[in-house]
Amino acid sequence: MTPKIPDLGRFAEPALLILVSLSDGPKHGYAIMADVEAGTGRPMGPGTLYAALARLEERGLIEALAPVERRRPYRLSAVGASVLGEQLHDLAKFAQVGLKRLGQSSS
Amino acid sequence: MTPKIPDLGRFAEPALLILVSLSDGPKHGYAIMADVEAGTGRPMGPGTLYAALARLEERGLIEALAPVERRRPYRLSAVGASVLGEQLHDLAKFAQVGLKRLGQSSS
DNA sequence: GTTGCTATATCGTGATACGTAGTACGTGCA
DNA sequence: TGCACGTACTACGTATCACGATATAGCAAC
Repeated sequence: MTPKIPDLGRFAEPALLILVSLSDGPKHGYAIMADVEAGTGRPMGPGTLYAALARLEERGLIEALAPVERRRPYRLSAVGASVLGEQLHDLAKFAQVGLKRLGQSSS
Repeated sequence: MTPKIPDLGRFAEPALLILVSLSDGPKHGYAIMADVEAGTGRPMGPGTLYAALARLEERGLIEALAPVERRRPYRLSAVGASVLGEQLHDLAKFAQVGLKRLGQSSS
């Protein structure tokens, strides 16, 4: 029905998707890929994923755990959890403002 | 107070900010800049703004209106409004899932 | 022994966010 | 009248980053 909806260019914001995935508990990269794809419908390729993981670790938002077999699990750091909370809170507020302006309440 | 919170790299998603700003009614570029800065606290520079406007128009999400003096106003297109609605809806749902996982309900 | 799934690494390209600088018009004001 | 300031847009350069594609490698099952 919807006549060829263009999407907003590159919209995925991998960092947020990863942090939310990890807020569920520690995961390794491949599990995050699967989790994100299950949650959003769209797959996140390894290039996107591992690059984002490296940045997040470098910035202290996630922490690497001891490797198990071939798996390199990560968990949210305390800082990461607080940053994520703030971001999600702002995001929710933003979305509500927008929906209100559009005349659509949050269904 | 907050001990040097690192932010999520480049996080602004100018396209969404612009669309929400326009959902209020037609605006020209400079007014959008002011509106976004007022709404988010962070200024969006002209480079970011006008490039994003051009892309949004090219993709049919916004429409240029007749220039008034030096001002080049834009308004949301019908497609733009529907895309924006979907995006915001998804965004709100995503934020709620994340907050629930963090144990913070949507305050 | 080869097919298929798990798991991670790496490279390259294009898109784009963002800062900076520049142009120009108008207004107030000393 | 000269200049400082706010409005409004343009143009350019750089660096970041999303994303696809490819590669590697172990492990199972058949």
